[in-house]
Amino acid sequence: MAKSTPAYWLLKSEPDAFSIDDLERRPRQTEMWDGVRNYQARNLIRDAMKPGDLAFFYHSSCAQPGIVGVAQIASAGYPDPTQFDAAHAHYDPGSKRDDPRWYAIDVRLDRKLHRLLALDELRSHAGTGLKDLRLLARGNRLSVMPVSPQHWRFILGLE
DNA sequence: GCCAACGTTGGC
DNA sequence: GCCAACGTTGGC
Repeated sequence: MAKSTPAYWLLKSEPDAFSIDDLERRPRQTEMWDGVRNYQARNLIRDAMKPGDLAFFYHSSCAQPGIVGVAQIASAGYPDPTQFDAAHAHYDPGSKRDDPRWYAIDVRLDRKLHRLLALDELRSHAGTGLKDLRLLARGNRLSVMPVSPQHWRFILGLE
């Protein structure tokens, strides 16, 4: 088998709940990415993400939405333990241990960007270098989404 | 706080 | 299987 090339992703997080600085302060700068409760995003975590993949860390629902850092996918997908925890906000009584509905992955900080790549700035390239970037699609609400290698390079070039 | 977009739920 | 109601997301 040929070694597979890394894939690229974008992960949204509300900084009030979990920010890039929170990730930086974690032991080994690594954190479980849990609480995803959307089937499209679940499928990506469970079936497509792999260790060594890279992801933009995006701050959403905040004063300055945009990309703030790069993270590395640090595990394969595994059943999200919070779905089985009745005391947890993300508890899902419909999920069974022998057939888990939701998945998590581990994420490790690669680096913070030197500056915020604001949503506004990304959007200003929507007609050119960032055409068809999922993040910029109308009504986009996915919290985990793929980024093409071309878009990945273009965005890093903005920094 | 508002509201558009969109996923999920549940009655039929 | 349809679709209205409802809940959530996320920018503004």
